[in-house]
Amino acid sequence: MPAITLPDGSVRTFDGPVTGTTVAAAIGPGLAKAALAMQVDGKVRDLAHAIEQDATVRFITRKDPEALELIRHDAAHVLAEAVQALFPGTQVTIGPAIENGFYYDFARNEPFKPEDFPAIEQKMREIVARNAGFECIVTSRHEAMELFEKKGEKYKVELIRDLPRGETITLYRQGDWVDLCRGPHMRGTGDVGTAFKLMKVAGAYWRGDHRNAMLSRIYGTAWRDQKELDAYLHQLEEAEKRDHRKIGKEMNLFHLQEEAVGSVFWHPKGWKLYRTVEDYMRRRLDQADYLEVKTPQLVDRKLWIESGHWENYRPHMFIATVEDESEKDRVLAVKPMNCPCHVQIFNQGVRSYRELPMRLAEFGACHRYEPSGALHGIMRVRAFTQDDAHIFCTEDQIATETVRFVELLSGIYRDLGFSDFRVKFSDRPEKRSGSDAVWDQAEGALKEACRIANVEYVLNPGEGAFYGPKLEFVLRDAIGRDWQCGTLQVDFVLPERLGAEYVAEDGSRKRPVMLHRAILGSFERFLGILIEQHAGRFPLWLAPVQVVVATIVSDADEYAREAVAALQAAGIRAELDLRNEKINRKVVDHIDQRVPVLAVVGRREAEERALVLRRLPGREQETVKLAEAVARLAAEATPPDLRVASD
RNA sequence: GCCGACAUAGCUCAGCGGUAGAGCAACUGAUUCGUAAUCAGUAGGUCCCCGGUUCAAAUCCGGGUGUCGGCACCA
Repeated sequence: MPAITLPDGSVRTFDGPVTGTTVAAAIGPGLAKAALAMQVDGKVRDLAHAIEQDATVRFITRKDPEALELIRHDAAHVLAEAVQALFPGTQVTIGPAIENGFYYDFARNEPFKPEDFPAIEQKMREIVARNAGFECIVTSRHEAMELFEKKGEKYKVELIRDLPRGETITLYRQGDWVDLCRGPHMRGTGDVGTAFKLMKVAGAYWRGDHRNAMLSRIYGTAWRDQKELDAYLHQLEEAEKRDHRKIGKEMNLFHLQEEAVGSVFWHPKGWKLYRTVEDYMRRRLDQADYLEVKTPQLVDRKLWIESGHWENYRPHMFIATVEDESEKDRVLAVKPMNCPCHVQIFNQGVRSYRELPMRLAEFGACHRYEPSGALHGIMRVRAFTQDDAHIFCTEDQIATETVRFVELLSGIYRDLGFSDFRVKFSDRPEKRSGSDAVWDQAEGALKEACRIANVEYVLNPGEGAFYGPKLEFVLRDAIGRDWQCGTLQVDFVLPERLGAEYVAEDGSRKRPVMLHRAILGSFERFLGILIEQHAGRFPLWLAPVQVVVATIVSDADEYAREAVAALQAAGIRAELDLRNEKINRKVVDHIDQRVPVLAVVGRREAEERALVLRRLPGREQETVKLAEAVARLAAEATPPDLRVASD
């Protein structure tokens, strides 16, 4: 006699086990028609699922957030059926719903091509139109193995074999097509609707392991209706427009070329942007009691052997040698990190506990041989500069330093236009240095510090550095990809390996703890994200060109020169546009170049010693006396850390 | 690194066996104009590289390199 509690609090009782379909029908024909699935005591279930005991039930209709995931998961099944119908001999593997869509991985000798999409989509539409019901079949391990064995589906057989003993094995049937699946599903393939689209093909390793076979993955997107699909596709187009690679070219900020793969050629305007951020960071670090240092690019492998990098990362390091016979045994590595060098500075002389925490900072240029497939614009490169620092401190100081760091990082992110970021906590990886006891200590200290600093994180198991656990501060790019920028890593291992010590209060020698930390991460990556975040339209203080003074007639040239000089004298990055073009044209060009402020001068302004200011790409304009314009723009162009509080 | 796609003028792209094209940018000239592209003219190319097929290759085939999308990697 199950009693079903509905979201409005009402309770309905039934004589025996009931399916969601029956309950929905009992509530009303509207709901019976709209219900796609249900949530029983918080778990999403098929409508055909029998409820045997008292439960709280909520029906899921197309409007509910859960519907999207169901649509996408069902779409993956429809895709798989379509592919097997069109390409006999293709084996199915897995096909989950993901953010914005779904994918399905197939095993086939010949990978799929985008040209195959129209036919597959057509077949999918047929399957949706046929609207076969999803039927859940509970089966035994043995039967399931036999079924897929007979079909020649060796991946499915492997999946079943690896399912934990005692797990219920369910199959879902849609017409004649059957897949191993945990569910839940909607009523039938018709519920998928037609607002789906196949997006791209990609290779993907079976079970995500590069030692396994490469499968052919088809990605698709699916939505509740055409309008949502169109909106999503439009959003993708918009995102493409803010791609840093595109904007970098359009604004002439940087370029990349074959002769220096993975290294950025910064152009004057791009370098101005870089320098503006670097200067800002340097001031923030000074204020936060960091000591800036500079360490060598080329360091003997001896040091990397001691630090453990040689053992763990040698294939990723660039090696430099010279031809001179007397140097033939010397192998230098281009530094992939700064930490061992910073320890060398710490190790000079005898350190006292009074010097701790000692925060050594460096804008350190590092090189890493990244796999070719990993390279991405300026966000993933082989030559990059970290805003790196190592805090040498006592164990007791970890918490306070973490709090200080998180505060510094949040303030800087806010100034640069990021109020939103996510934090991941990565704990011990398989390949690591240091004993378990040391790792327990390091992870414990970092967790405790997070608690005190009030940092909410998601756990990222097994992803720590080889020398310690880390916090990762993650920002999202225009295309929706996440990038690690800031990081804080607790390290008990390197100080030990490199023999760092200080004299404690009681005169004994102790090991400091090392906190590796970066805020931007690498300038290259961060600037890439910064470009995308602002779509190239930077706040005035960051813009590489802040103001362009543009003339209407050549009679105003001389005054325009004077105006630019006055702006530049006030520290404003101003340029002059005296081209023999109409003002309309100049407006368009500077909008294209994402110049924040256009100052127009004609005869009138020259006479009145004024500027007509226009905020691009806006249309509003305002006439301001030259002296006042300079003062106002200079104030606005002041980096946030140098502004005097006006209120 | 793996799977797939792509590489033509400074940029965006067309051409896909038969003398390399367009728009924009550049340059020259005219025009001096009041806020979202003034007009006319000129110049500009080892069609990514190396091989092969062919009477003939930007185009077809093979091999490199790079870029892009994923996967794997990311100290």
